[in-house]
Amino acid sequence: MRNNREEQREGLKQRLVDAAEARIAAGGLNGLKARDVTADAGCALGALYTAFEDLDRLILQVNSRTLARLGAALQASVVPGHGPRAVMAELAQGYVGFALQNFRLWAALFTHRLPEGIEAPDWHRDEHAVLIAQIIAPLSKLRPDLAGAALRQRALTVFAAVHGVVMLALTARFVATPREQLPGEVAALVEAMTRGLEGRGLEA
Amino acid sequence: MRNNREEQREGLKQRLVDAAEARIAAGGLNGLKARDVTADAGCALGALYTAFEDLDRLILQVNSRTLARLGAALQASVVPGHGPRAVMAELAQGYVGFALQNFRLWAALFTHRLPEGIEAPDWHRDEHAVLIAQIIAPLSKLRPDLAGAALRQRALTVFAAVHGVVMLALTARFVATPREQLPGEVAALVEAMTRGLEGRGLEA
DNA sequence: AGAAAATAATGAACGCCGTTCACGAAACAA
DNA sequence: TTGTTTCGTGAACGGCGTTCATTATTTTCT
Repeated sequence: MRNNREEQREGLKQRLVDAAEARIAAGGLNGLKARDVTADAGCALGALYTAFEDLDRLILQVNSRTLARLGAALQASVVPGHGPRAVMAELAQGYVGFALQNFRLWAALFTHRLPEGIEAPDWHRDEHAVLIAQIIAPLSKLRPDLAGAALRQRALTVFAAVHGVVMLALTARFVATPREQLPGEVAALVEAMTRGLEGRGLEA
Repeated sequence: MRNNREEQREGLKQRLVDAAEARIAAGGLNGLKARDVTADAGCALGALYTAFEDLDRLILQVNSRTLARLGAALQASVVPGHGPRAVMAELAQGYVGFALQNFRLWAALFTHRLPEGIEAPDWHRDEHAVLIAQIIAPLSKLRPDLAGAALRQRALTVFAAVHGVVMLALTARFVATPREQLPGEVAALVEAMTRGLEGRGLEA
């Protein structure tokens, strides 16, 4: 016997995630169709629903991959030995670069919505930690008064601010920041934010 | 003759926008169905397509209304005579308040996407100016070196930063800011940003 | 006013899409 | 091998946005 069931099953899942990733990268989340991915993966339409609960769960797998790559990109963007404000700036630019170079997959992270009332599984929720993990250390240096949950919360706010600028620039239907100005605007925001954070507490 | 064509037509459009607005407010953008709105508006399914080009154009009308209300809410949130940093804080809190109290309609402003390649009409694009209109004056006081397009661009970045924090808190599927902490986090962000902006240039 | 022309409302039908399901094939257990 | 269980198949289902031949209504013309 050459193939046990487990291997076949994993192989199919793999091909489906590969195909879905390629489809999203090429045509965005809205361009992802069950009939297309299954055709690309070389299986019947119904096979998708033996491998995953539904199309949303397949997208979750793609987003999982993207988050892992994003985490690696952020890690690679910080220069060891630099001060907290420099690290913040590097992380922000790393984020901008990733979003620009992986636009549709990155956008899928934030535009995908599960049906109302259905929550993402815990293992996937936890993967989003990479978005703020690298921010915590430099932020802690800028704001030594923060720790634990409060520090993590503020790191999320810092991320959200940068993310908002990138998101609006790349997906807005109205007056948007031109792409070539995006790195500069993000830099200005991070500079202002970190400068404001740094000064805080000195005179109070 | 009691009804000319124009009046009938406007009446129908009005009822359709009303119905769509109510549906979105109740069930979100994804809960908006052509058959539901037309039933609510008391017309046949096909009538929607005599009044509007398609469902997207109807949503545009709803978003147009929401933007007008948002603009009014922002205007009402600034206290005359306050300094630039206070005004910025008031605008941000006004934005948070509007988003919380009009959650689904506010979310529709940013989650609605036209089919790939199709752009929103200019009149609707221009309506988004209310998002940054009030920011320009206080920002200009904090950064007298900025003017014209550069000033408007930076105002957009400031808005986007605040918006990002609100958006992620209210719509994220992962670790999100609890609603009761949202005003505080936004306040902290604005304080840091404005502090950083204010200090800028003094030592350079 | 009445007839003809223009326009709008109707709702059944179309095509697309996610999902399901009865069936046949394949892999395991004996 | 034979029986059993599990999986892959693709036609069919139900819901959706949109279209279109038809009907009803309003305007225009005489």
